[in-house]
Amino acid sequence: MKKLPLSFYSRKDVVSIAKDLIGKIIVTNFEGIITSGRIVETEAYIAFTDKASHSFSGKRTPRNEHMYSAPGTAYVYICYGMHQMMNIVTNDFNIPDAILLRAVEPLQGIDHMLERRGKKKSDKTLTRGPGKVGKALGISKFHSGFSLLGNEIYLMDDHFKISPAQIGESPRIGVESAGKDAKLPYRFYFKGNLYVSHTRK
DNA sequence: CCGGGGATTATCT
DNA sequence: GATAATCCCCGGC
Repeated sequence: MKKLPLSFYSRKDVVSIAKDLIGKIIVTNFEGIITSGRIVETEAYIAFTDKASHSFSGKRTPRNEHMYSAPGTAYVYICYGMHQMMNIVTNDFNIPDAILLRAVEPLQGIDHMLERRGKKKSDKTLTRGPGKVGKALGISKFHSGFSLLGNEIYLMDDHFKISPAQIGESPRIGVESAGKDAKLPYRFYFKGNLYVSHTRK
């Protein structure tokens, strides 16, 4: 069980990294409250050329500033005015590749996740979808720019094994306006897992 | 389970 | 002023 090192995030192929993240663990430790989950769904967003990315054509604003940070940085933005979307920045400084965390399977701190989500019982809706992941893990825009090599948000490898055949791929969700880039197969998921979103597609 | 529609506001034009 | 990498609730089946 060890923290993913900088060398995991600094690779150049964000699509491969998104796939490699399936089965890894994300942990948050905020004010002594530890929650964690196994990553079961991700989406890759490619720097500059990907119309679905906030950094398309080099766009750089206060909102997406942290996409241009070091690999292994969190980029968190607000969607639809209320949902906190957690992304993992990869590649290198000033190359805004990022990976959206779309779903996790709860592991540690389920009681705290339930409280943050305003739910009484744990079921598949606890962490199925990017907004729910952010809320359950207590991640908000405040954490954008945090290093994933630190002790508040980080990823772990517990040597959980997933074979290539257990990883599905599909076009990304909710990016219809990206034209032909909306059809690229940059979404990855753990086949058969209860927490994967949009199982009909 | 499935589809429709409203919620709700930061962000950029 | 329009849009948005979504979620929840409701009704129907």
